Amino acid sequence: MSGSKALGGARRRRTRCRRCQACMRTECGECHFCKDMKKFGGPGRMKQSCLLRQCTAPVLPHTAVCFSCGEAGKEDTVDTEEEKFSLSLMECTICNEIIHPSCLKMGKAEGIINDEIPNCWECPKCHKEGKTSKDGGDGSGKRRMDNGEVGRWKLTDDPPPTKKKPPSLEDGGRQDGHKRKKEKELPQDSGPKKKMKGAHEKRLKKKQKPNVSETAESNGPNSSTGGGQGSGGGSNSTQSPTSTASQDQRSHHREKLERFKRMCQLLERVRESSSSSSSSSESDSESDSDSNSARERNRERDRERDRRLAELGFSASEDSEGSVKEEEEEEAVEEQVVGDKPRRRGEGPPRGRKGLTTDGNDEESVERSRKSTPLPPPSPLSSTQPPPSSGHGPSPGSEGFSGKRSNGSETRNGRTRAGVRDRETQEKENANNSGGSGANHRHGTGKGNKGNKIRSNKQTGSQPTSRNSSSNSSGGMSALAASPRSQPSRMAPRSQMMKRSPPAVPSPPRPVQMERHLVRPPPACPEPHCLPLDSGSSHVMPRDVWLRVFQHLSQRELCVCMRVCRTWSRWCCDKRLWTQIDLSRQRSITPPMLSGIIRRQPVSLNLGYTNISKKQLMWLINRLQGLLELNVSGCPWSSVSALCQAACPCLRLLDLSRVEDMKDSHLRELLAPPTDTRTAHGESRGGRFQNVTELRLAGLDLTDVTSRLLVRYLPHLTKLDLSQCGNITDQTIHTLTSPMSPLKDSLTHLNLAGCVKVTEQCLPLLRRCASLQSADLRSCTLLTPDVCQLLSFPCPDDRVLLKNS
DNA sequence: AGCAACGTCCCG
DNA sequence: CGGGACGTTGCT
Repeated sequence: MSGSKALGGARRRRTRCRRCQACMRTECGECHFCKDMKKFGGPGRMKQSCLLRQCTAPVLPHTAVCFSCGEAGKEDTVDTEEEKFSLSLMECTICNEIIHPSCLKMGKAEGIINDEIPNCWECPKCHKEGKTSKDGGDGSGKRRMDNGEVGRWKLTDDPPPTKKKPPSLEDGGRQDGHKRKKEKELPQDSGPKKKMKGAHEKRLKKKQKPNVSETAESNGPNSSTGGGQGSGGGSNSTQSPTSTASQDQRSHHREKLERFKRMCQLLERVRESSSSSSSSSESDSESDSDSNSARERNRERDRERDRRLAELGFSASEDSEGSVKEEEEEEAVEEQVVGDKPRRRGEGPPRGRKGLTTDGNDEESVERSRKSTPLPPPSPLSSTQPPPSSGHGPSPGSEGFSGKRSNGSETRNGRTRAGVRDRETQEKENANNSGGSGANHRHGTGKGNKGNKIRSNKQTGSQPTSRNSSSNSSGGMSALAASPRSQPSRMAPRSQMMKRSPPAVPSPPRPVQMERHLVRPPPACPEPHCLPLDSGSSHVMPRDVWLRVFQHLSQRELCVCMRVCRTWSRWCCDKRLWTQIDLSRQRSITPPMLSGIIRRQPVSLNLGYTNISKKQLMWLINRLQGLLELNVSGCPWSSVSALCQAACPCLRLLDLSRVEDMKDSHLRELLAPPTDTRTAHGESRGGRFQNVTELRLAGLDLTDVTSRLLVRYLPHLTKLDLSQCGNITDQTIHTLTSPMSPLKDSLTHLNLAGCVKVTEQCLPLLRRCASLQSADLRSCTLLTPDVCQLLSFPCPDDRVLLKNS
């Protein structure tokens, strides 16, 4: 900081780019840092970004201005790379000065650009004065290898475990790493990486980057690490013997660089970005991919995957895993496309689905994009790519698109890459949706669509119900990729039921995890009507025919089909194929499942005997405004109570059978109209479920009080199941069939089976029900068979009286 | 646009 | 751990 202060005074901290894969993610909620966050229930003391969201290409803040002319970066105003470079702000890793290369008197050519971090270089001045970064050079070699791992991850990862990953890194240096802080003093051995606190660090701050540059002799090529040192382990420490404070610092910076680098390698590819004399980052990084790094990468990838799976909650379930993986892969592909510019495409190989062709990619992006609300028109970028998608594809589509929110800020950020800008522009357009990258909570909160929840995207894709095995089968499909187009998105608006809590307030019960989950609404563009084949022609069977075929498949089978290709995936998502979704008895309801449900907008949803949480249910219900049937039987009241704050105007059937711990008071809470503003969703007068015609309360510990609630709040009830409600007496029947009860005319089916307190007295009462067609009185021990016989209804033929046995 | 309040998280 | 820079949103 000193450095910066010296310059401009204010500290110039870098901020996340919001475009890299990491930035586009949502907090995992599980890492050390997430757990510390207040929104995840932590104390908020660590104030660190989620491990999965650590930006790989931090950019200068929007407020950064040229030290010389005081203006911001202006690369946007020109077209050529050369000019862009001259007008963009560059931060020197040595003196920290931020300046327009064009504002330098000395030739900017002298500067050594660091490709790995946007707008970062060793300014000509410093370079000339011999302050080469390399000083740290040595450091360079040292760098990361020590852990052999990725710096960044490592660093962060460590914490969780405890403090560090002790063993590995240090060996050479010795481990004090963990305590790094304490000994700020000891320059010498302090672990290369972390510590540095040693004195002067400040000025050095960023220097490290140098490694990249050729300056760093050894490392030059692969800065990363080490290659040189070889394997890793702790090499650096070794060299550090002499290390002085400065060196430490350096190493620190270097470390940072390393982090970025690795991240780049792993998550994205390093951007080639322009210019730069020095190194070619990309090549470099790639190059280094010697076996070591390659291995590392793989490892990372695997880890990442595991992490994600875990997040998604899939890890546990058997087959689901496959699907998730696939999703991930897709995501990866998309991200590449999105996130960075085209360049990547070529290489993408490792991760994405193999088969994808360019089209495939596009499509992917499209797919992704659909999630966000109605997308704006294509847009600039799109030109090349398939229309719809491309437009947003990039940004929005990607999960992160959330990131783009804001204001002009983007402009600046984008500077590094031209292409990006367009994207950003779009993003802005889409801004609505974007909640903002997870940065602010607010977004998080309710607005479904908006929120951006990155991770959700991926999940979205996955289908809820399904849990099929095959993992990435996809391969071939890619060929099929078609131009997507799809249907309207509907969910946007809803969702907010959870109002955003007033800022300062201790935030009421805001959904924590789920709220951050972004669900891609159904594609905004029409679905393809035909199935493109590799040959370029279309399959003879058009969509309608395929849909007819799909209608004969089970949901599980549909899930399998969804893996076939993009087109099928979309077709199989047709709401008509998913009018009913049954997740009953699923061990756990995972975010991907929820997303999948939302995307399919079922008319009937069975969540019976699941462990769905209150937040999940609330989140879900508020995004299923068209739901007609809901089954939450066997779920705990603590979860079902979410319905007390929900609005289900269309709901016709509600199954609350055997809801754990549910009592009369709960039912009142559920049926009564919202009394306070918070829940008021419009339906105040008639009760929250006033349009429900079928209610199942089987097996609940309800009393006759319930009947009054039903009469009062469910005037249109036609089918009522009170079976196994041991405390129900004739009083209930009396209430339901009283002259004042609207139910006496509406009820057509009444189930009192197992209501052991019901007596023969109820029979005449039942006769008061003008429309009653059947009454199930089986297992009503106080009733005798003959009594049942006596019961007669106006239209005997239709009536059925079951009496038991 | 400018400001205040608040959330995020870089950087010491 | 936490100061405080930076970003976003809601108001005016």
